[in-house]
Parts: sequence; structure tokens; C-alpha cells
Amino acid sequence: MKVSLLEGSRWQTCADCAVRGFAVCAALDKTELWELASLSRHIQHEQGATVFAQATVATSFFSVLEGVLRLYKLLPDGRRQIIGFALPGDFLGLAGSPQYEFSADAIGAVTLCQFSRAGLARFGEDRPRFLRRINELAGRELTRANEHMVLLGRRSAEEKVASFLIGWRDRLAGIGHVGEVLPLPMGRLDIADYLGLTIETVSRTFTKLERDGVIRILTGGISLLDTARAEALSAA
Amino acid sequence: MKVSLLEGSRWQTCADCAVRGFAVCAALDKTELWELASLSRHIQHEQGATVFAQATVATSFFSVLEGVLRLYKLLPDGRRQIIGFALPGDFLGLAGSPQYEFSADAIGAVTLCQFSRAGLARFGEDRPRFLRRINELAGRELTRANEHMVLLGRRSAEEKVASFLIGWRDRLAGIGHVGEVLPLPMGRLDIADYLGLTIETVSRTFTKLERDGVIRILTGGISLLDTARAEALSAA
DNA sequence: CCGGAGCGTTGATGCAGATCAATCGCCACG
DNA sequence: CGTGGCGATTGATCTGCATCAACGCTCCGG
Repeated sequence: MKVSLLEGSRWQTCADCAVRGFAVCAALDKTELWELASLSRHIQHEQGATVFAQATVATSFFSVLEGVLRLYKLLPDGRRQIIGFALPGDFLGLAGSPQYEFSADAIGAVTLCQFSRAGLARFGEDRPRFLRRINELAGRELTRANEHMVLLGRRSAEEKVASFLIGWRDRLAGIGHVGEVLPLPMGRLDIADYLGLTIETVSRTFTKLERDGVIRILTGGISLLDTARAEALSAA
Repeated sequence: MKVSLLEGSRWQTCADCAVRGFAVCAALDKTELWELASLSRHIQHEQGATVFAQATVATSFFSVLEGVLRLYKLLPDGRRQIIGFALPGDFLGLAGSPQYEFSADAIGAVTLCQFSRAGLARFGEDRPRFLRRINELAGRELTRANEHMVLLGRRSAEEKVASFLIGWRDRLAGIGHVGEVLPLPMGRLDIADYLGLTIETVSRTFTKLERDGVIRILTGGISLLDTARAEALSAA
């Protein structure tokens, strides 16, 4: 059973952008939106493409329109930690440092709204509403990061996987996803590197959750059979 | 050998506040500083006191003047993850959610600058410079969080301890600390909960680093003997 | 000067998850 | 309709860190 994720929405103008309600621009009025649109460029990347790489000069900010990205940091010896997945509406570049803090690549095809760093900085300079919006997004990101630290430092493999599934479900719900099936566009290796585990442990844990009747494993996703049990594991 | 940390500085007015250069208020001019001062209250907490607790209503923001705090999240069963240590100049409340996202307690005595949430929000509402300052601090925090995730998810015990020591040294240096000796006001348990380890593993790792000639263990701190080796472990 | 509480260290043992090694299943392609 | 490749699963074994258990040091109060 194949599962698709947020395909088919097409962008026309900022005003009827698919992510208008979620993205940075949610705080702007019509005039501002026009001005912002003039600063933005609309780009696409195919499956697996790297949008930007850790430690290269950060020339752009991005807002995700369609698709999913993995955001990750690499250690010199190749160990990888995925620090998050970016979904439609997410803004990339909050750290605001002159170099990118992490790398981002496309999981499946993605469409992005690209802004020049300087341009957006100038645009925001004297727009408190916009700055407050950025703040709000940064705060949310920080909250997610804090929770992720607890997960990485203090949870068992089973709790990690359950938390991931519940968190992913909630994020998809937040951008309007509905349905029995929870699509997982990222591979097992991505999940492992997100949870600080190995691919084998992730696979075994999925299997265990299925054996215990908590989930059902499908190609490209899962279905949550025992939500209560999963949520308990995720909170515990 | 006992080590003291940032004792003795006394606050008089905002203009000659000990953390004037580092804190939120660094972005403000004299007039604004006066207005901000009228919103702030100056509070102290003794050793071990809890300044605010996770999941209680967030009525205040804080800026640290003196001392060190541990910021942590607890799981229902008591497992603890320390998400960071707050030093003079650090601002608490960036997440901006209506409840505190984590708890904070004093390690040793602390002095804080307290602001009412509503008051500070109103103050900032239409001051882009201030908002940009908040953004800058949030970005820095986010960067720290991302690095901490890599540490928690992908580093060995020895690398964790070395990274912690190097990071701590750099943070203290950033607020003007100098000297051979690196004070560690937090106990082994705090370090363990910061690094996602147990107290025993932390203790053993300290001992190993001392045996290997990388550090010397003192009461209340350490001395870095082989900086290069420690930095290598920390980066690797 | 003595006693004990609290933190830190050290030792012995256990186990969750890593590592090493096939095998499987699903497509894409010839 | 075979075949090769890649991701996922499963199995066997190993190991880094956790856990369980003393013991030591240091400082403080009597």
C-alpha cells in the first residue's frame, strides 16, 4: 500500500499560497505580501538533492511550500544526527548565523520559497509584526529542540520510536493531514539518525510495536492501531 | 583547592549593570533602558532554590545577573534531562509559551532581573531593535540546542565529557572568565543529566581523562592540562 | 577532635542497543 | 519473465554504559 504526502497543491501568488496560514508570511498584510513576493523566488529540488550544506555561507532563507526535508549535522567522521524534519510552512534560517548551522536535503521532491538573506533582513528590519512572527517560530523551534534533547538523552529505543510516530502524526495533523494512515516519507536510516539509534534497532522496534498490536507497518508509512498505548510510551 | 565563580559584582542601575554588554538590554539606548528598568525587579535565590517550574504558568521573564542555573525537563517517572546551564547575561523565557517549558533552579546563589511577561511583551511590541535582539539570542540558543542534540545522539561518553568541558570553558570565557582553573559549580549528577549519562560514567570518565593527562581534577573544578587533546575529543 | 551526611569514586555484574552478517522483498530494467 | 540493486528485516554476538553495591573523602556541627 503506497501512501502519498501533500502532493498536488500548486502555488500561484502569495495570497493563495498553500502554506499562507502557517508560514512566516502569516503575519503580513496584502501590501507587505506583495513586497515580500518580490523578494522571493520559487525553487524546486528533486529527491535527495541537498538544498544547503552545513558550514557554507548562508546566502538564503527558505520557506517550505511542498515536500519534506531532513535537517542534519555531520561529525567529521561521518556520524550523522538529524535534528529535525522540515514540513510545508517551516522556515529555514532562524539561527541567523552567517554560515548554515546544518545541512538540509530533500526527501522526495520539494518546492521552496527562497529569499536572499540580506533582502529579508532589510524587509524585516523595521516591521515589528514580522519580527514577532519570526520570534514565534523560533520559540516553537526551541521548544521542539528541548523536547528532542529529552528524547535523545533519556528515553529508551521503544519510547523514542513511539514519540517519533506520535510527534510526526501531530505535525502532519497541524498542517491539515487526515486519514487512517501515517505516511513516513523518510527511510529507516533517517529515522535512526533522528532518534540517535541504528537502523537495525529502529527496524526491530517497528517490528516489536507491530507484534504488540500498536502499529501496522505499510510500505511508505504505518497505521496507528493502538493510539493510547503509543501515546503512553511517547509520554512516559 | 576551592574555586569561586563570578562573585562580588554588585548591581546599581541598568546603565552600569554587570551584564549590560551581554544581556537582552544590550540593544537599548538610555531612555529605553530607564523604561525597562521600571519594568524590572531585582531578585535573589539561594543555593538549590527553584526559580520556576516546568508546566506552571509563565508569568515572568528573567535575565541572569549573577550565578548559574540548571534548566531541565523531567519525565513523569523522574528521569531528568538538563537542557542547559544559564549564566550571567542569559535570558530565560525565549520559548514564549504561556507555560514554562522547563524548570530552572539555582546552582549556588543567583541574582536575577525579573520582568513581567505582559510588561516586557508590551515594551517590545513596537521596538524592532529589541525584537531583533531577542531574535539574536533565540538564534544562539537554537544553535546550542542543535549542537547538544548531536552530542546526546551521536557521541561517546568520553566525547560528551570533553565537549562539555570545552563548551563550558568557552562560555565562561565569553563572559570574561580567565584563569588556569575551570570552575564547575554544578555537581556530577548535573553533568550526567546534561550529557545523558549516569553519575558513575561521568565520574569514571573524569578519572580516565585525568589518568590520560588531559585534565586535573580539583574540588569544585578542573584544570585543562592538554587543551589540544580535549578539543580533539570534543570535535571528533 | 569526633561523627555522619552528602558527594564522589571505584568495583562487579548485567543488559540495551551496537555491530557484524545474511537473507528477504520489492521494484526497475533488460 | 528473469535479474540485479537497494532498503528493510532478522539473527548472532559483542560491548559501552547502566545498574547494583561498597567505600572514601571532606566539610560541618557538636
